[in-house]
Amino acid sequence: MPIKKQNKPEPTLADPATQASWFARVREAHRTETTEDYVELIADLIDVQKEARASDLAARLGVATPTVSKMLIRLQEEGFIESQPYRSIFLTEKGLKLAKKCKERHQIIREFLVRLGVDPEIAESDAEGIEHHISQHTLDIMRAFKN
Amino acid sequence: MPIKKQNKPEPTLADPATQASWFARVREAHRTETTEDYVELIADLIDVQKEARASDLAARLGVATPTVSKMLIRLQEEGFIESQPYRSIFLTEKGLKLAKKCKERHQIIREFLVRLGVDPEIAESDAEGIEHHISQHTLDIMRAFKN
DNA sequence: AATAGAAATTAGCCATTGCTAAAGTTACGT
DNA sequence: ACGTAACTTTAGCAATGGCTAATTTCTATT
Repeated sequence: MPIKKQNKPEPTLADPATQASWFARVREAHRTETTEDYVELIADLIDVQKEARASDLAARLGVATPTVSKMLIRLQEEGFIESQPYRSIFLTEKGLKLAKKCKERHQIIREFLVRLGVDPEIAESDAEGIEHHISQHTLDIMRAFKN
Repeated sequence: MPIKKQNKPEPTLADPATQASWFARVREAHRTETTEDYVELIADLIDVQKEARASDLAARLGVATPTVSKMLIRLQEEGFIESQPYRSIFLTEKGLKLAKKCKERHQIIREFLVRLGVDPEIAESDAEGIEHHISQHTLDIMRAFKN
């Protein structure tokens, strides 16, 4: 029973398939965000500490080291990192490229929120959550936003 | 080999425990967002169609009906919904309260993005992803944002 | 150079949230 | 009222990303 228009302020629901596509996009983002978080963090650690080790990743991600070990295997299989067992971690070209993209996106969002008036610490925390769910279109608008 | 200071304009990393707390918050959001998505959608369906059925939820979430069945058991155990087997779904007081909160938050974000200049369809899609990751503080600022 | 401690990996577990196939239940049309 | 179609549930499986305990490897100190 599709209703064209209503006088009541009821929000007419979107088309089911359209709505499903939104949720599918969120689920897709969930599959990629672990990769992005790891790669971004590895890049930061290499920048600042010259080296990224599994224990640093574990401490900063708030997970146990075996969780990191397992994930690093996956990242290596997918070609984002290279590492020898028991040695520190390096980004491949592919990993570097992804890290760069993620860091830029992260920074755009954080700075946008701060310009909007959000407390910098909260902006940082919020950015961590939302960065994987922002479209390029919205990101472009955030980048250009002034005052 | 920890290095004390550098002259390069490297962004100094946050404290590991602080950073870990950001990621922990994101993981916590992931645990709650399924609940929120279901409850919000059930509320919308009841508003517009007078009734929320599992097959509608499945179509609109883009998942198979057994996935919905299983989740509804959890939501019932957690006191968000009530339903008899093979019948439609009702929200409890607790579920209604959560749905109200989520719908308001969703709307604030969507309308904020639109005021910012984001295309309404993209705003809707982005809002679906980020609504579970926005702090109350940022939400307050978005609500107050004009032009 | 030996060894103790730190770090990384392996093994094996659990919870969540997807799925398909099959079985059960409801409801509708003739 | 009965049979079929639509809907829901059950059963069982897979992938992801957590964990602890135990083992292996590296490293640094003496």
